[in-house]
Amino acid sequence: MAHVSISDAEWQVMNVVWEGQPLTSQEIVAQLADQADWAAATIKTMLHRLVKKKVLTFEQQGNRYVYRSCVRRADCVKQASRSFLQRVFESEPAPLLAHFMQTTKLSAEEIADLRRILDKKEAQK
Amino acid sequence: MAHVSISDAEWQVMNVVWEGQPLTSQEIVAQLADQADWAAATIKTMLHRLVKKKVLTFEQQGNRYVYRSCVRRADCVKQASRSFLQRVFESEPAPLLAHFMQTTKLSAEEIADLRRILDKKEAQK
DNA sequence: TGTAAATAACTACAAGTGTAAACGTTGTCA
DNA sequence: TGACAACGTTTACACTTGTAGTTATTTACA
Repeated sequence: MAHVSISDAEWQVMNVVWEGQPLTSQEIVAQLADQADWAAATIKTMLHRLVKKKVLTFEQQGNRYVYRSCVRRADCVKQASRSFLQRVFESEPAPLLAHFMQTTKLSAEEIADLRRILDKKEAQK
Repeated sequence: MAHVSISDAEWQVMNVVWEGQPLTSQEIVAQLADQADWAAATIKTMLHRLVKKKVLTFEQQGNRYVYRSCVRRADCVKQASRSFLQRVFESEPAPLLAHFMQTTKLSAEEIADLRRILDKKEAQK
């Protein structure tokens, strides 16, 4: 689980896998067809690399592979988030939060939810 | 301003520059001494690459260079943030915000500030 | 004014990335 | 059972990145 590093393009693949696993490579290729303009071979290469990195495993079924992630998305999100916070916001969460609040669209419910999280956070002090 | 891509290590250098510019390379090296364990030559290489990428400019003063950024930090932050949001949170800001709220420490004032931002955001609807 | 010290430029090199073609193997339909 | 299609494997290649040594140039002190 240590220092797995998932590249930009690989994240795109992993997002598909985490959402629909287990998936065959054809299914993955199909899912990605809208999002990215990759040759099937390109996606196969990435699957291969992800297996080598121990981020994915596969089971063979006939001549096709069925892929499954072997790291939890939440763990990868946590790791990537920490590194982003460090790199771009020099480990200061408040400006990061302010930035995203100000530059993105949020529905009324989402705002309410976020407020609730802040409430809870404050209560915990 | 388009698609400048600043790497991980380069961000560390740029953070120093943005904070103290204009700076000579020795000053940059000195600043980074605490943060990273890089040989001076390594930092010079990065400065060089950043100049080539048009992220930095320099002025020659005698035999030393004085560096200045030629892209605004805010622009780079915006770009990196958008790309992170896309990659890791599939362009959904609310989960991103929830994640960082829940996994980081925030002071009472910071929480208050964030609430204020949410208030304003809601009022704008 | 020559030589040492400082500084920037050039060169290096392995690992990772994006991108994909070529190849070999296996399954399937005629 | 033979040929084609489907699928995974291997090979490829240029670019980026992290990391730093080597070289050339400039300055400054003796």
